[in-house]
Amino acid sequence: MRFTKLLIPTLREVPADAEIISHQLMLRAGLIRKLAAGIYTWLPLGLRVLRKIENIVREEMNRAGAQEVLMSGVLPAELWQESSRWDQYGPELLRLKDRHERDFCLGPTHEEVITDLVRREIRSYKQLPANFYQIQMKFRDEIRPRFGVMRAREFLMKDAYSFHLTQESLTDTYQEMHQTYTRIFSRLGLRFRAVLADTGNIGGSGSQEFHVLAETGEDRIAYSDASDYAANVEMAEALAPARPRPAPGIPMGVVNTPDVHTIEALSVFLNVPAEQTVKTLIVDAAEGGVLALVLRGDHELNAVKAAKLAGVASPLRMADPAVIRQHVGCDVGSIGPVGLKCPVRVDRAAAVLADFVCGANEDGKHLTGVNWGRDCPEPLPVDIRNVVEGDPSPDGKGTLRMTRGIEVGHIFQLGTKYSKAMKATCLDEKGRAVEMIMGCYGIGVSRLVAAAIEQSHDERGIIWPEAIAPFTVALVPVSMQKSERLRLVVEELYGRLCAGGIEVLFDDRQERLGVMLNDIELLGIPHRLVLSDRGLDAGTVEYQGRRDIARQDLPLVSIVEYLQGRIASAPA
RNA sequence: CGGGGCAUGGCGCAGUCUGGUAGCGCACCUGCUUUGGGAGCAGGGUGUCGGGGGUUCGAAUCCCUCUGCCCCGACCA
Repeated sequence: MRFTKLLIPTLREVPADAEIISHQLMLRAGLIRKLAAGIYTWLPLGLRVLRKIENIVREEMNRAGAQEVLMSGVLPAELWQESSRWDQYGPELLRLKDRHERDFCLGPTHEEVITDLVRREIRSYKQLPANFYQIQMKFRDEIRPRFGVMRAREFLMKDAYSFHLTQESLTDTYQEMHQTYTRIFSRLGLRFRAVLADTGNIGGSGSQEFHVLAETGEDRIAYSDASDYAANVEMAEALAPARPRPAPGIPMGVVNTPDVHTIEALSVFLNVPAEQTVKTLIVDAAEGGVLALVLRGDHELNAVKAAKLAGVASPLRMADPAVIRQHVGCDVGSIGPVGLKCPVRVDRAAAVLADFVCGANEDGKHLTGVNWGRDCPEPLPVDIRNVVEGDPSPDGKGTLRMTRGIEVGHIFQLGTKYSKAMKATCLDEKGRAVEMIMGCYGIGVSRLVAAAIEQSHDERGIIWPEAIAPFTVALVPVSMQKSERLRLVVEELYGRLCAGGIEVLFDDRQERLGVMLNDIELLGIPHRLVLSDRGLDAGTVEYQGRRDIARQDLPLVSIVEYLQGRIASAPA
């Protein structure tokens, strides 16, 4: 297409309210414009990217045997009341009334609608398994939309829902979706990882998130350097240390530690490594009172794990300082496991320490040479800390590394939560009505655009993976308006490229070269051809890939074939 | 929802404290020159200073109020 026929409003300056790089670049490259908080208009170039992603998703879902449907964005309240989510979902569900004062909501997800469809239309086990998907705009009234389309209120999502007679069938489809997602993200040209996810309160046996790896990602991911184990840091199990606890070596002693309230200060003050200290956190117990959690000094409490411990209030709440003083007799910063009257839970790593340092439960004092069993009760080791880089991988293979990711996909074994609530049954071989077992599978299509940019850009702009670039080749003539000869050649080449099935953006603007080159780089077009009178004299055209450092002059006559070869051989 | 901040031309901002009739850069339009990395000169247009109310001879500026937006915390594709 011709540049002058498209609205591509590039910006030189960074818009003031764009915080992260993908948001800035999407605005600067003219992909999107904001309409309201968390709501965006997709301009021609941005829409081309969105459509490319959508098509790859569609192809792979179809290949996996899923059927495409399209459900309404406006949903009647009755269905949501049936699943109890009308009351459970909270303000994120945007509710509205029609002219008859009937309640509706904007669909943030479509379990209810698809379950309603299936219970009406599917009668027999012979129609199962079935997997329905749609690519459609969702609306979630996020508390705080930010980062452009990364966390928008309205966003494009591929959501799929599968129905099964048996758990085995669900497992099969779940695994097929896992493979399908792997194919999709590979084809999109992204570096990604499937990670174990918290199934949350929805329950269900299996759930994995797909994350695009990027330093700017919001989620911390731990992965093994020797296997494909990966998990959210919140989810990753910290294994018990393999080495046994050493025998006590020194007697317990009291030291004065005025104004020492942190592990860091303690470590410096007593000149002991943080790994040889222990910190004690007092949290609210489930049924009144408090409970102590003990961690190695250099470790961080994992609130998700801790909240799951029996006796601990969920969600986790740190005890009020006044309550701590009442139970322990000192301030936060001087607490220790020796002589505590409340129940104590000890992290696995803290439980194998000997001769450690901890608070004395008296302001301004700490204990040294403390040992479990001798100075305080033998601990019951639990896993309540975040894993750290270098921990052994929970699957027993390799050690953990850390990275950051952007969640772009989620696959989930739902079970019968919705089919039970909404009485979605079908008849089995014996003519009995059974609740169908469900799975659901989401991909954040619009978020993928931002994620791809977060993962792939430089100081000049976006660097699109070829599969989702709005155009594959940019055609840039130097002062075409001055040279009729050049204009004719460029027009002819433009025709040849299009005829060769290449998506080409022809920069026919009457701009200086520098302006055109800067824009093309900002837009992130993978391949660029510059044509000039000078090159014409030599029969060459200048080629440069978006990631290339150097330009090269190539014969004009064979340039289309050259590009076709180059595009075909590019990593998918 | 709590805490902080912003709202002045298409974009980025100054002007607000100390009231006197709106300005800079970029962009845009016209002409000439220029043309291998965001050109130069000349000319031009662009604003209900977020809305409403008040104080005042006079309000972008002071006061009240409403709205929108951004940033920091708990959720999610």
